[in-house]
Amino acid sequence: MPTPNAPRTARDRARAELTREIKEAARRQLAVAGADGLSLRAVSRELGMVSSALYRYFPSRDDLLTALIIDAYDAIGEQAETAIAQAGPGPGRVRWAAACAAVRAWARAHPHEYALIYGSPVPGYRAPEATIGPAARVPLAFVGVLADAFAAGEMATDGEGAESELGPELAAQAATLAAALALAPAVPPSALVATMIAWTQLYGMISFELFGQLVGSFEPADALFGHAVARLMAFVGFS
Amino acid sequence: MPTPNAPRTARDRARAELTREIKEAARRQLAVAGADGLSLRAVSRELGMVSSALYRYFPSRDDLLTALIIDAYDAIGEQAETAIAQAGPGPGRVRWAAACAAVRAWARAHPHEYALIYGSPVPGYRAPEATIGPAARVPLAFVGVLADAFAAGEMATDGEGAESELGPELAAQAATLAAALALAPAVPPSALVATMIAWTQLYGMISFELFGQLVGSFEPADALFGHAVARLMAFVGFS
DNA sequence: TGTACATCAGTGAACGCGCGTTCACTGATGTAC
DNA sequence: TGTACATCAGTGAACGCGCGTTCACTGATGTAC
Repeated sequence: MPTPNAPRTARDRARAELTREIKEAARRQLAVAGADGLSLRAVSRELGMVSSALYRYFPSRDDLLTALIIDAYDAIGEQAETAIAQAGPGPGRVRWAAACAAVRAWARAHPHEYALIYGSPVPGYRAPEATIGPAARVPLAFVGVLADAFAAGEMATDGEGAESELGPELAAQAATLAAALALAPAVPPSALVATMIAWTQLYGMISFELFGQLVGSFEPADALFGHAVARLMAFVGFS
Repeated sequence: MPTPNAPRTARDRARAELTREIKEAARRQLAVAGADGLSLRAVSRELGMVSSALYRYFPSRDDLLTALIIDAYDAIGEQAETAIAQAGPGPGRVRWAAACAAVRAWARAHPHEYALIYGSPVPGYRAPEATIGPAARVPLAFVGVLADAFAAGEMATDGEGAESELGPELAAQAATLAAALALAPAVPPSALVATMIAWTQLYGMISFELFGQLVGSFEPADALFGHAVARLMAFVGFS
C-alpha cells in the first residue's frame, strides 16, 4: 500500500528525483557563483542534460531560485525546531540556547544558502508570497520557546514599568504582533521586543562571522557567540 | 598659490573629475543591478563614452568595485566620526547614541552601498588589503567613544567578576585586541566584547531593516531601533 | 615665445564568451478500452 | 492481455542579448628646449 500523495508511476518517481537533483546541483552552483550567478546552463551541464530540459521542471530561472529560497528557509527553520524539541522539556533557557546553536550551525554548514536568504537581496528578484511562511519559522520557533517559558512561570517579569519603557509606538507594534500571534496576554509586548532584538543580534553575529567581518578580531567566533547568547538570554528575561 | 597635491594641469583636473563621475555612475548602477551586475559598459553608456575608455581610469571591473567599496567604508566611517564629534564633549552615551543613529542614517540613505560592504560577499571577488583600514573606521569610532568614557570615569565597572565571566578563550581574544588597540589597561576586555556585541547588534538591526526582514512586524523600525540602542548602551556599561 | 616631441584620453572594431528562453522534433512511458 | 492513443521528458538548433577586455588609431594636451 503506497503512501498517499507519493509518486505512483516510474515517471513520477523519476520526476521527483530529478527535481531534487536539479536543486542540489543549483545549490552547488550557488557556492561558486552566488545567487546572481546561478545559471540554468551551468546546472544542466552538471547534470549532463541540455539546458532547455530544465524547463520541464522549473518554468524559469527565478522559479528555481524561489524553490531554493523556500528550501533554505524550511531547512534552517526545521533545524531550529528540531533542536528545540530535542532539548527536551526542561527549562526554557536550554531550548533557547539550543535553538541559537542550531541556527548558527546550519548557517556555517550552508553559508551560501544562508547568504541567499539573509544576505543582500538580489536586485530584480522579488520574493513571492510563498516564501513568507517558511521565512517565519525561525523567529516563530524562538517565540514558541518564549511563550512556553512564560506559561511555565520561568520568566522574570519586569514589573509594571516594563511597558512604559517601550514608548507608545513600539508598544503598539508589539501589542499588534502579540495579538496576531495569539500570545497576549500571557506574553508581554516587552518580551516580544526583546526576542526580536535577540534575533537580530543572532543574525548580526552569524552574518559577521560568515561574511568575514570578524577576521582579525574575534575569530574563531565560538567564544564570542556563546558569550553573547548567554548575555542575550538574560536580556530577554530567562532566569 | 595652488594647494599642494592638487591637480596642476587641465588634464589632471579633468581626470579627477571624470574619475569621480565614473564612480558616481557606478553607484547608480549598483542600485539597479547590484554588485554582481555592475557593468563597465552600462557605466560608460551612462557617461556617453565608449566602454574601453574606462580602462584609462580603472584597470578592470574589480578595481572599480574596490574603489566603490573603499569609498563606502570611508563614507560611513566619516559619518560616524562626524556625528561623534558634533555630539560634543558631554557624556559618552550621547556620542554613542549619535554614532548609532549616524550609521543607520547613512545605511538608509545609501542602501546599495551598505549592501556592497556589509551584504553577502560577491563570489569570485576578493577584497584587497586596502579595504581593511577603511572597514575598521566605524568599529574604531565606537571603541574611541568607549575609551573616552572609561577615561572620564563614566563606565560602570562590573567588579572583579567581569573578566572571569568571559571565559578563557574570549578573554584572551579580547585582551589581544585591547593590547593591539592600545586600550589596555584602561578599557577592560569585557567592555571590548560588549562593544563588539553592540556593533553586531547594530549591524543586524540595520540589515534586517534594509533587507526587508522586518516587513510585517516592526516596520517602520525607528522605535525598535531607538529602544535597542538604549538597551544596548546599558549593556555596554554606559551609565 | 615658439617649436618638436612625448604623453595621454578617447574611439571604434573586434575577440570570445556565456546567458535565458523558444521551438519543432523524437522516442519512451502511461492510460483507456 | 493487447492495442491505440495521449502524455510527457529530453534533444539540438537557434534567437538575441550583454558582457570584459584588447588593440591599433587619432587628435588633443603638456613639456623641454
